[in-house]
Amino acid sequence: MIYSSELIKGTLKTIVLKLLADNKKMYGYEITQRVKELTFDKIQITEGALYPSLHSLEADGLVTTETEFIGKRVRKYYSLSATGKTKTKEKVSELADFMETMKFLLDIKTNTA
Amino acid sequence: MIYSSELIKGTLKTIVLKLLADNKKMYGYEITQRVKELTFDKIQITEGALYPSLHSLEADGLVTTETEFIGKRVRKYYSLSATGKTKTKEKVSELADFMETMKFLLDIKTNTA
DNA sequence: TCAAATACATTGGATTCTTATGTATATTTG
DNA sequence: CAAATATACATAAGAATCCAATGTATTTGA
Repeated sequence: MIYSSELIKGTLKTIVLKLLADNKKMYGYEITQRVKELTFDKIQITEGALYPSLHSLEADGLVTTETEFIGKRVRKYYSLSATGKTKTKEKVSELADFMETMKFLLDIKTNTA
Repeated sequence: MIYSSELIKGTLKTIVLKLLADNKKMYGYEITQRVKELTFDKIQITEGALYPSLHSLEADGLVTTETEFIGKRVRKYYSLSATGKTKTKEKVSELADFMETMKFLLDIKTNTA
């Protein structure tokens, strides 16, 4: 089962930011694979969604980039800026709050972690 | 605090369907007020978002409508069709699953209900 | 060797929401 | 009683965000 794509909307950037917060630096392809793996294939980030999203995070100054060459192939690493770290905490806690509200609204019982 | 609008995207129809499942029949304005009240003003559904959404649910055969007159004013009630009831269960459980996945992904601990 | 995987990126189109506007009736308050 | 606010529907233009498709190129593994 793969979630219908509407659900991803609005959470993609938060997912990416959180991953970067946990991993210091990651490159695009790595992010897609990590998410796929962590969610047991239920969330599959497409490249058409990810790259524009990363570029927009960079344009907003939330992430910085450094390019590396692996053989002849380019690899572009993304890291959180100071602003990005603050923003990540904000977005993660907003999403947590939103999920609590939705749980109440839909009367969903979540499992205890 | 009001959630940033990206978060609502993709969940609006599920919210509406769930409310209709619990309340048999509701009209548009009532839905906006109920959601506002249930979420302590944190989710405010705009009319520009709600009405097109309701119309699309009707076009897809998930809801049926009946018009009533309260004095001279029109009131349009929405109810779930049989298909709508099935679809509601699917969407609510998909959203519940998605929220579990997001909780894991973001390492968010939700409170026990 | 040749398919699959790795790795970047962009473009066109669909969907979905916001903001603004429009119309009209009903109720509350100064 | 006039004016503001609330009730109640609706649409249209524009922004944002994502998907599918496409493109380029290198590397790995069967």
